[in-house]
Amino acid sequence: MGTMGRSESGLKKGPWTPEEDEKLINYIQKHGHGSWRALPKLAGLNRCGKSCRLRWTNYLRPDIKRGKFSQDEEQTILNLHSILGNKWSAIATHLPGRTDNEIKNFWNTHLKKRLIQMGFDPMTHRPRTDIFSSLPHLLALKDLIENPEQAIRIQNEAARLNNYLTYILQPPPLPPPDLASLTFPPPLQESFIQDSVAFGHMPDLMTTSCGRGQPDGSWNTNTGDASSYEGAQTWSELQLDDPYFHEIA
DNA sequence: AAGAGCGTCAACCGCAGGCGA
DNA sequence: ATCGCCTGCGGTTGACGCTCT
Repeated sequence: MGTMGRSESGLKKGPWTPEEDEKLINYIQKHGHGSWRALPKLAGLNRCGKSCRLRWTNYLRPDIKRGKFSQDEEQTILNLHSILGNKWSAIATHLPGRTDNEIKNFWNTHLKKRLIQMGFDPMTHRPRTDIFSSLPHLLALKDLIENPEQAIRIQNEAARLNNYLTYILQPPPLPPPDLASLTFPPPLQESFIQDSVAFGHMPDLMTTSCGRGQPDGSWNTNTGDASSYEGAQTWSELQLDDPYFHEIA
């Protein structure tokens, strides 16, 4: 198209320049944003009000926290997503300095992928049980079976998968939270968000995130003793962060 | 060295809801 | 009741940078 970043109305689109940012910041610092629709003209910007609002709320606002999400923040997002679903703005109200857009991006590019790798349905936060989602795991297992040198590993894996399947076939330790009794706002108690037993069925990224656990990337010390997995009730006990789960995903 | 493929994230689009006239 | 305006939200896109081959 020949509009080169301009809309039908001649307004600029696309990435913001430092000069535009400066104009927007200066204007809002002096006058507040007021009507977003009126702002661009008043601030001398050739943008639509919507673009200005987005730029301000997602990037220029002084209280924005930038940089990597902490483990606590990750866990909070995961917990809240399990009750709220894709209500990014609601989730953002519990993460000071984070925007809904940032959280949404972080979810889509990191957390969702990680849950899928771990065999969870990212929408329900429960283990996936459909055959197609298990196919990669099954194919990987077939590979292992065809390789006699890995017999011991297979034996261990069988025990792991047995536990995994046992878990899948069990009801969660606690029923899902009673959504009707949860009102938003007022905000949830932070301790509830991060520690509540209501999230007991969910993976704990504090203990299952990539690269944590065995610092040398080796198998868990339980490796080789299949019986040690018997009776595993929680995700952290199941060691779904084992390199193998990433390997076969 | 180069280009294909992939991941990330800022920004856009369309829609829904709130509100005043 | 309904119309139009405005804002906020969630899904999606596309540019850019990095990695892999």
